[in-house]
Amino acid sequence: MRGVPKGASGCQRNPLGSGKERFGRCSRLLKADDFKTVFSRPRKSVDDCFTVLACANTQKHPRLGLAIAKRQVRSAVARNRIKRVIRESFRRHQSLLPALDIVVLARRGTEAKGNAELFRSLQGHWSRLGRRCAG
RNA sequence: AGAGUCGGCCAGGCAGUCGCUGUGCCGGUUGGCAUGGAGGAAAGUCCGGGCUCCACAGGGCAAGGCGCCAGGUAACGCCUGGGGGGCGAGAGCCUACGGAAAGUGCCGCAGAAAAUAUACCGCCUAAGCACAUUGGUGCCGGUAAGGGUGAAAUGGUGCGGUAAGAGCGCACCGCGCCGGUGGUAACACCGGUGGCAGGGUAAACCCCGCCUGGAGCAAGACCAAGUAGGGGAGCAAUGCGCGGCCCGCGCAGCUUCCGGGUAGGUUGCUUGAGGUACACGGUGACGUGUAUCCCAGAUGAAUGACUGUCCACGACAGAACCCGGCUUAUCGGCCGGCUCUCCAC
Repeated sequence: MRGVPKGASGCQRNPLGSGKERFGRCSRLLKADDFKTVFSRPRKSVDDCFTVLACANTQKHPRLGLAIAKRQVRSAVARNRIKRVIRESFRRHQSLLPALDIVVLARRGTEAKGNAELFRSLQGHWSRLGRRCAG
């Protein structure tokens, strides 16, 4: 384990292999380069809660990255809440998604929304991206 | 019982399902099991330290902070106890609380005058001069008691004194000085004595005393792999750095010789001025001893989501090297000390 990056240990495996809804390190975007590629040629899905960017990756499974800016969401508690909701929703729905790298950005109004509303919004984003990127 | 005041504590609970992450054990791997997983402010970054690197040869000038006394502490601008002053009926609360006869500045409006004093309305006419000569009138003057202005007007009250007045004199209070007593001290009390010296402002400059190197975990250390970074010697001038400036010192530049570094990862990274219990010392902050416990350590960043249920219907708010404080935000609830008022006995 010495000298080997933490995230590289299990990333060859498919996180859906066990059939459970897991969300380990290899289901996340870890490097700045990963984010750059998504930002450079994204497919967008926007509503008044989130802006969701996605592009196809070389893995066998989707990966998630979060970009909740301090500018958009001032309170640290609110930022944590939004991130947790996004991860939870991704975890639940990742089996339905193709092999995409996804970046979720917060919008100015995100802080005011309740958890249920955020979950509803995210569900819409997942199905939209799934349909668009599959074909 | 009500009102108030001070101090301390808690920060939704329980159950189920699905997750994230640290550690330990098992396992060939996927993984499994066990166990730990935000706060009283984690916040603001306002002080003080530890830790790390740089500068550590010092000097001068600046700059900043602090400011009743004693203690506590690693240290502090913090805390505790005490003193002075102010507020409150009281418990209690507030206090930037050294120096204004070292110097400089400022003091709006009003007011005569805001500081080497001065005289608006007033008061007086004793002494001197002139006129009249019966009281008187004017000049030369005296005075600051009274009025008025102001936040503030050259001690306060009373008696004497006087032409009217004035620390001019006296008593008490205040102020300064001296001595004594108590107290570690700040200071308090008592006695004597002096004479009216002197406005306020030092979170205005300033003076006095004390304190202060610079940067910060993206500090710094280590590891693996390619493209020119490091060390030694010589050289004139320029730039940069050592918090600022002047010395002073160092580095960069050019020539020459010798050997190897930044993007990623590991570490620093949580055992500590540590918590809990008891005993002892101390008015207290706190200290000492013994026993016992290990109590977040992420790094695109964990500590959660959903459902059910109960109630008082859940505020402010999220660790990022670590501690000690301060300040600010906060739905509500609980406990205790003390004070005042009312009722009953």
